[in-house]
Amino acid sequence: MYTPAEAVVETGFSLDTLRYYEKIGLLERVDRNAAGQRRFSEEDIGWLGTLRCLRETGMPIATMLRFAELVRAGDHTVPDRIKLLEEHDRQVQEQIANLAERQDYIHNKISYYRSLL
Amino acid sequence: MYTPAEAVVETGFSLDTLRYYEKIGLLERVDRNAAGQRRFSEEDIGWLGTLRCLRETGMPIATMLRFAELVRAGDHTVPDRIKLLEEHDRQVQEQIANLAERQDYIHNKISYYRSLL
DNA sequence: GGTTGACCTGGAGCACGCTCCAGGTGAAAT
DNA sequence: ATTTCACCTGGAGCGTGCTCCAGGTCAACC
Repeated sequence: MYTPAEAVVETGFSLDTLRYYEKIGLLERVDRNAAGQRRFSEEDIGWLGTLRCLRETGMPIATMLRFAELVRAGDHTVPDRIKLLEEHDRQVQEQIANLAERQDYIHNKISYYRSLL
Repeated sequence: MYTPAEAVVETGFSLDTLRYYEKIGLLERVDRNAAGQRRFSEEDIGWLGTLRCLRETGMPIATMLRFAELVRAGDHTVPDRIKLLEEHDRQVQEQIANLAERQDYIHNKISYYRSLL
């Protein structure tokens, strides 16, 4: 079990963000201690790792929410989850290709500027 | 000379965005015809290409604005422009590396899901 | 047993980057 | 000539994803 402060360290999300994710349903209702304070389970932390990965690769919250619902709905949604992740994977691939292409342009620009010196 | 509609096609920016960029000073005052309508020069279109590249690689507007000011300030700012672009290039590199790393995670996740079928 | 500090909730506010709107002027097509 | 269309300006509004705040409850350490 992780206190909120520990969960922040483990996941890299701010406490506000963790609360926000719970509020909108990205994270299922987190356990509370007697005083009503959150205690994040190992599973919560793992799931947050997945969320982090999807988020950092540019998946919109709305799509993550669909994914979260699939996960909650049970094993019969595994094919849908695969489809969703494969589609996302394609978009990540595109992002990488796009960045690499633009980076070339930047390199050329830098070279050109260097040639002026 | 390009009409607004042509500039939209050439640059991929919406007309509203072109106006916005001019308003905030990313784009220097664009020429107008007698009726006050914009006529984008070849140079404008080229500069917008540069802006597009920077924007698509995640440079914030504020930084693009600094770059625009350096360009306007004249040739003596070339070293500063190089520094700015090199710093940005590092950030693009990081983005690519980060995406590639996360993509591995996604691939593993997909493989795992496939193993369940 | 008092102070400090972590945490709670509901809801407002914010930063960014556009995007849209009202009200109007010229220009282009029939 | 008239309808239609592209475009103008200034300013308001919006979607996304948090982030902050007020007002309060426990807990933990001296």
